[in-house]
Amino acid sequence: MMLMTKDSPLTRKLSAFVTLSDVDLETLARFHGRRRTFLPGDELIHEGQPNASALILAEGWALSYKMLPDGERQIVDFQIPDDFLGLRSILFRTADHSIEAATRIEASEVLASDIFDAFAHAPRLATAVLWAASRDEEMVVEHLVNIGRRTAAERMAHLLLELGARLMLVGLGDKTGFACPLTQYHLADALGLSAVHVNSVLPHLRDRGLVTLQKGQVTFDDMDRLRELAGFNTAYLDQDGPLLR
Amino acid sequence: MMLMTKDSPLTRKLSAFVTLSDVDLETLARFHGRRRTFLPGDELIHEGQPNASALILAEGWALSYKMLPDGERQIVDFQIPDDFLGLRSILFRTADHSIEAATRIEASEVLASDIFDAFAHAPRLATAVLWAASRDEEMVVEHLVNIGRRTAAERMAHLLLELGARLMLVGLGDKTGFACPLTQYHLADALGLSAVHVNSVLPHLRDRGLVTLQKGQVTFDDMDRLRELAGFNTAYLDQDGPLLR
DNA sequence: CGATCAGTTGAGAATGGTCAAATTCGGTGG
DNA sequence: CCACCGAATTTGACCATTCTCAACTGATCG
Repeated sequence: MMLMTKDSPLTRKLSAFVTLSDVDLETLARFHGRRRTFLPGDELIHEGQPNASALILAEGWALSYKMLPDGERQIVDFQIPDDFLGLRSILFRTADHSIEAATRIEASEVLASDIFDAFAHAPRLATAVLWAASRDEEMVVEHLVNIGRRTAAERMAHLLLELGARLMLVGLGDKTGFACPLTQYHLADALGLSAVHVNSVLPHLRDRGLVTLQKGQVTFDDMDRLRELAGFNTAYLDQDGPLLR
Repeated sequence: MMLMTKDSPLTRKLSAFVTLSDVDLETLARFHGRRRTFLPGDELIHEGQPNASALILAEGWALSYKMLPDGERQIVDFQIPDDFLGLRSILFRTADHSIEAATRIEASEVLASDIFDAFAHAPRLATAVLWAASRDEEMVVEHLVNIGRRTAAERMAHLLLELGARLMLVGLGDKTGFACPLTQYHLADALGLSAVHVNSVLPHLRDRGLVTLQKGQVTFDDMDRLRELAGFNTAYLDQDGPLLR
């Protein structure tokens, strides 16, 4: 157990959306965030699990997914440091999806009671949380568009660009690329493709001089053309600073 | 302009998630919900539009979608009576998607200021709104899984079952079927298919004795087998009554 | 030094797309 | 009531993207 400070991951996350008052910050500071560690492949949250708690990722990558009866998996989103994860699983009685560690993970727990408590005492926090949730939803929507209406190469380009943009926001990547711990199976399950086809699309993108993915490193060889291919627009990721002052 | 009563659509919507106190109800009652009418094809909200307001659908069907640069459209979700629509467009500076009327629509407007105001004075309302948003997100997630990992026939079966289940909750359908104003183009754009293929999949489902869609009427001929085909699980739609008492 | 996992590659098959044309249906105006 | 218009649906031929299956390579790890 450790006491969160004003610089806790949760505070940083929510400050991006709303300017928090001192009361807000004090309420946040009272949250007790138990620090937890997970290993690659560990399940942080299991679909159907009752009373799951939420987490804020401090280090590592996770993936949220759903399984189908026939054993197929659809990855809904990847989580990177500073991401809020499992919010829906505390709002619903049981978790509606699973979350698994892709790498070793450090995360701090956020109890459901803390969230509800914050709502009662610090309304701006409520707005901020709603905001964070809405931004997550927007990312799922963009993912839906990606899978529904783009070709394999375009989907891949879009996913890599999105991950790059998100990682840049938290200082884990730059215009040239980022370290990527995902396997081609992860990419396939996220993009609604087979692993075999992912493997044929990646060399294709590399040969065209657009992106390279090897040895866990994504390199943007020509981001402009890659964006054009993917129809990538960052608008849905822009944080633009707090809206409520 | 009309004053909302305790039986307003918004009140009914939020009561499903949280037991509202008298203060909550009074706050809601102070909302001024301007009643608006739209005709088929009208845009209720346009992607990029600043300061859009939210709406609660009282009558008719709408569809939220995104356009791609090449003119393709991906429908993200359909909205039916009692659905909250455009919540994200009031939280973000500009709307991140468009919403169009599929039929003639009656809706009451919800101003952004009303929402934020409610958060400050009635914390339970904030929780309820967060809840409603999360349930919407869960539907988008299920849609993503549908498109990412199911065949055309399975997708169609799943979509029709979901619409049926949602319409049943608001008394607009029963186990035998429902009235459906959507065209095959709508279905195609929602399912990530071509209209031609939609047209080949529908007779297939009918011939197998599962569902029939004609003349704007969906008839479930064998819901059990249809559910099995679609891998349809209602869990994500269950409201289960208010969680916070 | 097997064993396992990630990545590659190739052949053949299938699902679903595109293009183009015909047909049905619901109005609408004469 | 009927002719006509546009929209929605239906059909067929052909094509492309992506899948499945299967085998093989290479790295990593106990």
